[in-house]
Amino acid sequence: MKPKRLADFELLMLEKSDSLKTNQWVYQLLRTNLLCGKIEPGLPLTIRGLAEALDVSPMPVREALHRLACEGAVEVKNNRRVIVPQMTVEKFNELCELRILLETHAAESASPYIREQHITQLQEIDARIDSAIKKGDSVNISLINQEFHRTLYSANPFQISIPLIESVWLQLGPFSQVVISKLEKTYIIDRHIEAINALKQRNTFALRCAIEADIRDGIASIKSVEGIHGYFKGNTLALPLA
Amino acid sequence: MKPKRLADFELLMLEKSDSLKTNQWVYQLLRTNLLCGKIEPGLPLTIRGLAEALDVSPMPVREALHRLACEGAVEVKNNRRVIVPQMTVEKFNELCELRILLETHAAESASPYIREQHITQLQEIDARIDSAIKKGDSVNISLINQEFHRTLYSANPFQISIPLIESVWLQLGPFSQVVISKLEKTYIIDRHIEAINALKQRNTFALRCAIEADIRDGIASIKSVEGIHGYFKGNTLALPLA
DNA sequence: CGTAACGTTTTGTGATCACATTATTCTCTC
DNA sequence: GAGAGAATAATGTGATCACAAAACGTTACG
Repeated sequence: MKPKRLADFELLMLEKSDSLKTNQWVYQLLRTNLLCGKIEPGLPLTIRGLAEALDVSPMPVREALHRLACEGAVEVKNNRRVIVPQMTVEKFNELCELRILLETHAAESASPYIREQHITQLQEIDARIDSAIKKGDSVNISLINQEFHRTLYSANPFQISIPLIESVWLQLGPFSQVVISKLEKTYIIDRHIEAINALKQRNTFALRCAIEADIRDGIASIKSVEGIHGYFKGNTLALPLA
Repeated sequence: MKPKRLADFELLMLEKSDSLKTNQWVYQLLRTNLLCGKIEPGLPLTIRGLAEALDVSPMPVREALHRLACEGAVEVKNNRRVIVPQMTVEKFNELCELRILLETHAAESASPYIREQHITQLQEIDARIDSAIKKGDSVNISLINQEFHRTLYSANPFQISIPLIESVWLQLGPFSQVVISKLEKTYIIDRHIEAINALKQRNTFALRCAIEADIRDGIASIKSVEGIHGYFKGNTLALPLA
């Protein structure tokens, strides 16, 4: 089997608004594609290759890749080759624990700052998630779900942990999306409603529980995928058979 | 009072070994100086200014600054000016909570991987800390203390949280060092010994407690500094009176 | 004397080039 | 035919230049 190249993948494009600097546009684009699993784990990324694919000079790509490396979204090997890291069982479990640790804390610390407007905003986002679920659009489910969590935690104007949480998401994203996309149908208990109710009642403990349950549900979905072991590194079925 | 400029500060230099790429050297140098409080919060950093001061081209400085920004060590304002962020009371408390949250978790997850060799290594580091304390060398106390924690957590070969923890350190560092340097003498309970004993006994709970106590001691030291409020942002005494 | 408007300087970003290092391909030898 | 070695191509890094935006200082006006 020939090794896949960058050219074999079609990236989903974001339109570049004029207010956005080129490097930020490239960063957002790569980030989104990674989170959606559009760029497979193990795929080597080159500055010039991406620059050509995106029709920009190598410089903004260089910066975007460095930033993604800093966030753990891509891995710089000793050969200074950049690849999308592959997942191991241990890394996966550790990342899941960190998600729960950081996000329950973030939810709790945001709780006192929640106003009525936040709640309506969260309800609106949750409605969009339901809509995406109906369409079976797993990419948007994931992206809007992140928006829900980010909005909740950001209610605390002094929230420091969001960059840390996003880093964990970036490390889990590519693997999760590749695996989730194999899932025929996913039955979802709406933990977001539980979280919103907890917010309405200002019940911080119930909020923690809802967030933790939401995250654990997601993990359970991933682990329920047939042949999940084959997607971890070090297995003979490390990559989908294509 | 004239605003301080970069030129008014003398950076502590690291010798540049040949194996080290220039950008990594610049990064390490700036990072160390930030952690030591050599670069004051509020100070604006410019690419060209640093490049001249370090006698390198602007390019490696650009990359190093971007990486530091990504880690939260410096802040990129809307004007795309880069400054060392100033501390607020809320940020400080949040960062302290994150330290405890992340580091107790990291210690616990490293615990099962601890071998005899790790313990002797930690003891050796602790001895160096004691030596630095005797000399009253607050910069090295801080740096070697970080080495102790990093070594402990790294015992877990699948440790993911170290970059997250280092990011928190980088955000606490400049402020803490500036404040700590005002402290005449610091009385330290050696929590590291407690941690090492807990490791020997494979007592994970005791380890958590020792690490948490160690961190809380550090926080208490900072809060014990006379006139601590003056060092937070938004106060009339935001910067030392020089 | 204070404030707004103008012109100058500084700064970050993006592009292009040069170079050292690493991959890849080709070729020669056994 | 297979493996080692050399030649070629590709890649990341660092340097320099051009440009637009922002900051700064000066000047003119109220």
